[in-house]
Amino acid sequence: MTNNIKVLRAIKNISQEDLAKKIQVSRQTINAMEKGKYVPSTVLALKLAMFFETPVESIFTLESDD
Amino acid sequence: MTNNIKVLRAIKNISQEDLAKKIQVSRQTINAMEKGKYVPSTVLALKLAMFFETPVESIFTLESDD
DNA sequence: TTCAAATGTAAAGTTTATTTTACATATTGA
DNA sequence: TCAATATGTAAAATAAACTTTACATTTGAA
Repeated sequence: MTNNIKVLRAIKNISQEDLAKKIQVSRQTINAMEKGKYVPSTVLALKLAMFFETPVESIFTLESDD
Repeated sequence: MTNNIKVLRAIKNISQEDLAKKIQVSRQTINAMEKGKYVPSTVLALKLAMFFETPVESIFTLESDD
């Protein structure tokens, strides 16, 4: 699975740290997520979708190996 | 977070076991998810959304304590 | 250039998702 | 009723998410 959190963050001009605070996770969680180091929970995905005002499907994309 | 997988499953008339096979998880994962026993991964949410041909947001709903 | 803010990363620890096995109960059709 | 299928659940084990701390590197503005 891939995501475009980094781009969405750039559009909203918000740092990893501030985003982390907004959705109540650690900064490292945001960083690791952007780097594709792990698959976030659905709660996290929904919170990001709410924050960025966009569907979950426009943030996260399944890949063939998922 | 809540979900309406049970309803969607009823509409499509598919058993927990068959759904589990379709999205490649164990039947217990489907059962526990329906029962709200844990929060699935985003990969799982996206697979369910694809299978049920509906947005992730229409399957899962954040609650105040999320 | 210099300082501060932002980002990348890593290791250790905790919590939680998911699997496997197993069994009990419920439901439904013949 | 009987048998098959579906569902609920539980315990133990494993994998993975997420946190905390800590430090190094990058970037951008003054």
